[in-house]
Amino acid sequence: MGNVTLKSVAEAAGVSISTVSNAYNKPDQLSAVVRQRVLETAKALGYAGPNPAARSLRSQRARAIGLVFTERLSYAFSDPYSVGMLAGLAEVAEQFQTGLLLIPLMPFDSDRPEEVEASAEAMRAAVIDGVLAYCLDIDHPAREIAVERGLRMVATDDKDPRMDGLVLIDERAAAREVGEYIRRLGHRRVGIIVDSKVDSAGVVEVDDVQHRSMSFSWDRYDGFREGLGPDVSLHTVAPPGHNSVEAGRAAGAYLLDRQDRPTAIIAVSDVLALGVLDAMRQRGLTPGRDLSLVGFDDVPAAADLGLTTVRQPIAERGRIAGRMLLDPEYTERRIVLPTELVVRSSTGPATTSHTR
Amino acid sequence: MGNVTLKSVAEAAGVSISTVSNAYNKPDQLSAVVRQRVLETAKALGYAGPNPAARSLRSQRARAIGLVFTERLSYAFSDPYSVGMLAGLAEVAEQFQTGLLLIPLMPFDSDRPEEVEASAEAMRAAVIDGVLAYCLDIDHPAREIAVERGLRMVATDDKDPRMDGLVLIDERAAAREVGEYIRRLGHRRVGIIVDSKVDSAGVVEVDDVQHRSMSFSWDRYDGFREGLGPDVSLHTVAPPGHNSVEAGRAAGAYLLDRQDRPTAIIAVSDVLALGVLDAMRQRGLTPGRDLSLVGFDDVPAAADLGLTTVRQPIAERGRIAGRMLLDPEYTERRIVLPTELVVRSSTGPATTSHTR
DNA sequence: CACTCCTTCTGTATCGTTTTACTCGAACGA
DNA sequence: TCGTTCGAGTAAAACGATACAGAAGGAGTG
Repeated sequence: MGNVTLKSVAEAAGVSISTVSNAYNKPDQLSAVVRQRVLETAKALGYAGPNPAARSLRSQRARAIGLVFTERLSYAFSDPYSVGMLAGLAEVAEQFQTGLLLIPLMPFDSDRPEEVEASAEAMRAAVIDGVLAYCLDIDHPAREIAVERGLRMVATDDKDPRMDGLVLIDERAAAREVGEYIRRLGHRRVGIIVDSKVDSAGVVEVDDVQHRSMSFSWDRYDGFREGLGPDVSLHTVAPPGHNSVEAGRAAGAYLLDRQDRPTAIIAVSDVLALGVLDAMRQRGLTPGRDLSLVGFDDVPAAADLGLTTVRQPIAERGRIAGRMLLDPEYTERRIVLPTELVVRSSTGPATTSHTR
Repeated sequence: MGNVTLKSVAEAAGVSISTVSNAYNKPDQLSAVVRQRVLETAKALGYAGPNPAARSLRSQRARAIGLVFTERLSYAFSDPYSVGMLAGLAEVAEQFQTGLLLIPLMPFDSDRPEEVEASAEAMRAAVIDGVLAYCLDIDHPAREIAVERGLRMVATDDKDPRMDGLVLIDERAAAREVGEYIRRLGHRRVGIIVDSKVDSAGVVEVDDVQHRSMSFSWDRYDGFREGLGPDVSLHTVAPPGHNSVEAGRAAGAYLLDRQDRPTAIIAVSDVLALGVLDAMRQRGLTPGRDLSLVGFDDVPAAADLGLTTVRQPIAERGRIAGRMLLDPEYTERRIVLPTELVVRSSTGPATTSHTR
């Protein structure tokens, strides 16, 4: 059944193989009447169009790009930031008639290196023209494989010089603005919640050195500190597990239940901040009055819940990444997108009641 | 650079092409020492492993399955139900070293048929062995194309006989249980929120006929009615837009603000119910006391927020679908998974205060 | 010693396209 | 009338692998 090929159609229609091929790919290369006949014969034979694998082989184009991430799929897609960026990417992919191949990999920091290697093989087997390394550990073997394969590679979350394209924001400057804002509000005891990717039993306190080695949001963290200035007492924690509301809730609970509760909390992502918001609600604390809270990203839920945050063009990040991968006319190789501090009701001035 | 092939490696290593191929695919067909030598030569030449497209062409296997859905990507992935099922599928796909290709299509009910056709072409171009039609309109041309291509096709949301596999739940029985439960609690004025997929300006009231033609959750709706019995006054509404918290909020607001507010609301999905929960919170209504609310699916957030709902094995649905597509030893072609009514705090007895 | 059986490796056909260069007649301009 | 150009179609060579049958050589067996 499935073995109807260009050849069978050609024979049935009484034309050459090339002509049938052209009927599909280059309609202007043959007369309308012949094309019509070819297409009808094809339909009659149940020909489903040129075999994609053969086409890829011959034309050296896969018409698909890979989407690699070292997260469980369920985590990756519960994150509204990821989903937003993906949506932007998908938009461009559709324009270019290009598929999106999910390539979930094991995270590098696993204690089973051979399994990581094995998972990286997915990068070898994928029929793709390029990859968006949307959340890929810097040392992951899959990177090396992509390079070996000569795949075009674009990243939105790191600065690996091997990348053929980078879509960034000025993390540091954006974070600095947050720090300055919180400082200006008078807060002098501030909690920071970072995304550690460490699988510990509970919330861990991190000092600079630890943090530098384990977190990928280092720039952001640095920016916060810079903006807050030297005389603010800082308390940085990392929740167990991944970037999620749940993790944010845990970290929030931890900070809120300390005896020297901070007067402001900054989270490296909105998703984490959403969790803190939850923890506050459980404790009857009003955001902006009892405690100031800032997130990062401006995901849709942030607006709904009045979360002060840094807006970044999430979908646009995906769109540009897609263009870098697919549009030959798009030659820019490093884009830094603008951000904007969006002040909502979750932040407010530090009051005297704070200094109990 | 990229044109290192099996042949070049074979020449460099002084063996035949077949041997190099075997070194990658059938390690037991050649001696360890030769294999070692071949692999080293390959690495030295920068050979990235067998070209996936060529391999697919020759072996007639793509090592990838398609994931088709007629939703915007961002909608599809904001839905925790989808994400859960996808996670299950991804698990199996990983076991079988198989990629997951996203194939977003335009919904069929669009008023631009030629664009729908064009989007369906993605189904032709995809290098895949099979598809999971996870949310695909029954009349969509992409179905026809999949059949033409002879692709193995599995569905989790419809009963199309053309499918090679179906993973279902007994929608009707599960919904009936919900209806009976609500009835038993004494509720006699009930609102139902269905997912209409219709793009109207606001919430629309639907009668049976309309609903039957536009919604895909017909079985579920029928079950609710059946369980509720004939003497319950029903009020069915469909929010604009897709299955989302936002839509649920709108529908909830609509029902809550009627003068004859129902004493119980049933939503065809948890996501919609979550929106209703929000609408209730805004109005200071306590779930389970002021109004009873039931969802469907038992997504993670349902447990957090105490939502009474129908539990179905979401990830398992994906896993089984994956096995149907990939595991030749799995011969079952139609699976009906069990469901369970999970009673939480969002439901309670109808009180006299309800009959104002 | 002749026979079969393994193990290990090789040669060749084939998968289904796209691409490149080429043929062939008709139309065209001078 | 004679090139020349043009449109429409064709032939054959890739593209880079895998499958399958078979060959060479040594080991086991009666």
